[in-house]
Amino acid sequence: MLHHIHKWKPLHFLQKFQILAPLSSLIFTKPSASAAKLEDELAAAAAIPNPRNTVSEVITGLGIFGLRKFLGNCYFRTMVSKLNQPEVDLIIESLSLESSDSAFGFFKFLRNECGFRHSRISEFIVVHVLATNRQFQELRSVVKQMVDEEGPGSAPSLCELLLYRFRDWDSSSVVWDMLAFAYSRSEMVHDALSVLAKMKDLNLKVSTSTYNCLLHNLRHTDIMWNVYNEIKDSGTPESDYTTSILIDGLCQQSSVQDAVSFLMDAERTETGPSVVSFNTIMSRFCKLGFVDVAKSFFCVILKYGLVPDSYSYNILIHGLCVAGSLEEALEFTKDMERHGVQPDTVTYNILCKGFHLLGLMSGARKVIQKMLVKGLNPDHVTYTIMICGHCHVGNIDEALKLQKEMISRGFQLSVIVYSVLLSSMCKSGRVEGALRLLYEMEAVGLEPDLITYSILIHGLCKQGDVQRASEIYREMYMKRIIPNYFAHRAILLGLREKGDIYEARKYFDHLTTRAVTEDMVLYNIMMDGYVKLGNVAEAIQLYKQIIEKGLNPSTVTFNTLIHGFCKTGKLVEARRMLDTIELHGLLPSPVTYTTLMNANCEQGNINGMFELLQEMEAKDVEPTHVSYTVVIKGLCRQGKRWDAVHLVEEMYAKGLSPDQITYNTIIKCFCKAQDFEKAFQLHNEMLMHNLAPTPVTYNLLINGLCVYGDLEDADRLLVSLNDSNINLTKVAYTTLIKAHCAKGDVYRAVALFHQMVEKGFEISIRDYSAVINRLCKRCWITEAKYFFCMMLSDGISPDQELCESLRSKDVLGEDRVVLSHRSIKPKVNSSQEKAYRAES
DNA sequence: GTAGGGTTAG
Repeated sequence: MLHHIHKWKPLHFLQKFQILAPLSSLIFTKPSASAAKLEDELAAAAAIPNPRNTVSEVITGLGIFGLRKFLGNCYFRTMVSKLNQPEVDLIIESLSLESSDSAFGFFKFLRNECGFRHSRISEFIVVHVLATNRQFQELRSVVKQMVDEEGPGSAPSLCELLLYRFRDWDSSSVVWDMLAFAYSRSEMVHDALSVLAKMKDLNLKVSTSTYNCLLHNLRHTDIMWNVYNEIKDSGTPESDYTTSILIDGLCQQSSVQDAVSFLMDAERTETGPSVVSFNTIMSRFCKLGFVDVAKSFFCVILKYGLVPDSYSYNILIHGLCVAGSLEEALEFTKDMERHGVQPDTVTYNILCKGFHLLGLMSGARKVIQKMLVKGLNPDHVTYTIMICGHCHVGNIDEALKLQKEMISRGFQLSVIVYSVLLSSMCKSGRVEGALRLLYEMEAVGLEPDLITYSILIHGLCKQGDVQRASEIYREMYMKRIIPNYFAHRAILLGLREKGDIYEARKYFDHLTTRAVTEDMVLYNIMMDGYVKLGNVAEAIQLYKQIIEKGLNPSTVTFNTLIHGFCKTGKLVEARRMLDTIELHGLLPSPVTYTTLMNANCEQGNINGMFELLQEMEAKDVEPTHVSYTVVIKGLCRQGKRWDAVHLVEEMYAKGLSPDQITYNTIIKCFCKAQDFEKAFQLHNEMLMHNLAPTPVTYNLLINGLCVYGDLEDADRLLVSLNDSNINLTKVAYTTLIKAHCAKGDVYRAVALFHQMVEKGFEISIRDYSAVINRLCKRCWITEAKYFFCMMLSDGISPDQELCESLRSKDVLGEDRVVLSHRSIKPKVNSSQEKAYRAES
């Protein structure tokens, strides 16, 4: 009944429907009628039986904008929400004859504001209208959405629809071409090819850009050449991109040499090689790590009398940055400007990454400054680089700040950036924050993927929170994201970290006996668990199981066993294991040698340690910073502290970064040698290299001053550390307290003890007995008694050793009263303080 | 359709 509705004139059309007559008269005669009045009219209209047809007819007759103008979105939406797909198809078709704007406008309104799901017919109508009007951007977006929704394998049905419903429509060839392009763009190559086949049957022209896009997707395969032949046969003009894609394809399928000859084969084209083709070649060489070759091609561009464009410069700048030649990259950027090519956002992003790769985040910030001065704004790539850079150096708070800024500027973050943030939060133990980020990403409509979940599961497990890890595990399972070996490993690790070796073994047996996995890492985690508990026998049992099952152990498997043997002092067996590694066709790793070297060092066999170092170097196993730290420890044991210092310099020269343990080792040695000047200088060197000294560093310095230096200096150090809000552990206090007890300033000891308690450290019997034993040893009975009372009032009972110590000085004998008055907490009053001072 | 980002393990 509604066929050819579009031919009807609005007024005529409305008059046919009695019930809507008052409304139509309002619309046409009183444009300023009140909204309330219209609302009543509309309610009446909506109340009629089967109002849908009526409404659709009214809309069609009036034209969408006429009606929408009078009724406003709200009422309009009520009306159109009653429409079904065939009705909408009709309306859109009729509107398309009236004006393309109104058809597309109505289409968008329904889709975006009413959440209406259009039929493919409506979409194709709109697509044809847009094609006729040459609104290519909109055209592309509608076709893309359609193709993405339909998914792979949908081309035949869409082609059929086009063929039978839209055969004689204007712009049909543009629509077909766009369909092929969209399939190609969305990497549905087979669909794109099947559209092209139909187009060939219909004798429709394929555009160069569609061919190029397809070529690009097929550049890894032979089919690329079929498409290229088709381009030539059909007489479709080639563009610079066509050649450059072929060159890129040749690089991957064949060789760079073939690609170069193809490029240089200027006979092929009238214009000769293009800058675009040269850019492609340069990019390839850079990716292969041959920046120098890329540079020489840059010269060839100039030789040909061609002008390098921003791509040419950016490709080379990027190549240089990745190769670590930041300075040359910066120099080349200046060249770029000198030649009148302005560095763009991409250029600055590349430089940012160059700085970030060298760990120079301050440099990266300066690049952004410069970018802003030039009037260029950081884009989502800039933010991503900076966020990842900050995460990489462990500066998560800065990364989070940038993430907020990114959101506030309307940039969408990718799942990967969230994963980077999550991963670095987990690594620094901020799993709670990581979970918050997970909820946040879900709230902004990003779907966490397998990797995101695996990172979280690993983070939670590492903390021993297997419970919550399992919840996440279930959550991902519900979303049909199937956990892989990463999650299995993480959970096994979690159970082990929780200290529940039986539970871990149960899970391990469950995974390995079901034969779902032959993942050696699971064996390694399990074996390492046993070794850590000192149960080397069980680790060996598992190793036997590996061999019996015919599985292939990895170097880590052997390293774990070696570690076990070393730990139990069985260096001969450990050494034998090193040889077994090679029998299995594996190579020992730096960890293998470092473990053995460390064991030799611990046993005082420094020569053995050096022999291993030589063997390691002879076998081209590169020592790591840990290997060097072990050697430094060995040198320190021999008192060769200056050799140790030189070794640190050597590490820097080799590009190895000493860590806190390296410095702590060497600082300890200088303290022992009473060279505090050098010890503190090493501490400053740490700061210079952005290495935050650990509480151990400060404990070493304090202990050094206490034992080998000036106790007052140690006191002053503690005060200044506290003033600077530097994180200290209980050890810093107990060290000083013990020193004061031993050297007689019991008043200082008491004060420090109280300070330690105030800081909220949990005080153990060991801390009390350390103090009391020392006081007893020096016969400061009153003071020993004082601490003893404090301990009792703290609810701590003495152990046997402490009782003996007290009894030997007869402290217990006269103080049975105190034992029965545990709740009385002793207070130090000023007269007592004076007494302590007088005595000391 | 030639340039820039980027996540998980023992």
